[in-house]
Amino acid sequence: MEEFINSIKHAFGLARNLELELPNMSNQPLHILCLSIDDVMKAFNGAKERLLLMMMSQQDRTKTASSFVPMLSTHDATTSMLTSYMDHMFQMQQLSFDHVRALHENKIIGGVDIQKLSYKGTLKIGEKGERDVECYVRSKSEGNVQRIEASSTPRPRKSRKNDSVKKTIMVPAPQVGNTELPPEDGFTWRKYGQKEILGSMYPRGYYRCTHHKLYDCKAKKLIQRVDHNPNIFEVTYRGEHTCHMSSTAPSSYPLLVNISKDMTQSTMSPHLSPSSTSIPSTLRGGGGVTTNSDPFASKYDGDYLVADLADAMFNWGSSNNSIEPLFPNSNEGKWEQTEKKNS
DNA sequence: TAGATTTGACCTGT
DNA sequence: ACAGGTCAAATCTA
Repeated sequence: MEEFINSIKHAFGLARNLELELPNMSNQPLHILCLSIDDVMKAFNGAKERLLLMMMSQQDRTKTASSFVPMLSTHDATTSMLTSYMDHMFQMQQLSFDHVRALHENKIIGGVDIQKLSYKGTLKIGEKGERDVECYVRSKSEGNVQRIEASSTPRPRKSRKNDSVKKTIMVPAPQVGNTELPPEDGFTWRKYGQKEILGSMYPRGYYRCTHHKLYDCKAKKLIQRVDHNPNIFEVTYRGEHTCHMSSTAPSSYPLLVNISKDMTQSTMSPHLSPSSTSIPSTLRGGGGVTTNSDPFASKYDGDYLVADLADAMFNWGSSNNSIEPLFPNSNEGKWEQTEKKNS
């Protein structure tokens, strides 16, 4: 284990050095950057190989020594957690490298907002797929309930079979600022649903690319807190972003480095919404947009990802191998579980 | 007013 | 039949 800790520390050290050099990268030859990236990736690969060897040796031991099972199962959980983090690290590195590449190819210097394009028009009943049910709506101006006869034509059916690439990563939640915010990844997403998932403590949020209408972008993502550690989000990506392929697209690459500048949207929890207490749930709509009073107070300021994960890993190495110390500074009191629906 | 979220109902795959 | 994914009206906020 000590060998692994040392190798992962070495890898994080290289990654930190690379991060520190990022502001100067646009002035340096590209092959220098490539070499640095190679070094970091080799270091992480080496650490991961050690981890895999540890996992394999643990599996061997479980076959022969049943008395070690309780200890090993805890260890396995921790080790698999660590593997998830390693995968996340690789992904974050790749995104950061994409950003550096963008700096070079597009001459973009950080601080560029991903432009939000607008589209007009709202959907009306019957405009897109009518339902074979009676619809009750409340008039916004008069406040009374109105019944609308809907057509018996069912909503057009489309196959939900999705063969697109699906990728799941673990992402740490912000530790300061608005911890209710889902993890940012540089793209702009619009929430289109939320579901309670059987056997899970936390609801799953469904997001699609903001530009899905304008550019027919198929990218979607699902976000859910991990049951045993609400400080971690499980993020599943589906489909690929096609919005950036358009010549009028808002951005070619997600801009991670200055991501905090884009964090103006936040989610309003149902229990915090004033309207949720005054309107019957059967008639309630919802929503709204709130703005951070200080968007720069977010934990996403600066390059928190590598640094914080490195700290978490170091603390893990010096702890009792339990999962909790991965985020020793987390403010767990800020987390609130969404109420379960009755249905 | 536009664009965002909320949330119950509907759709679809297993 | 059930669980999970999506739709869309209502509503909120800048």
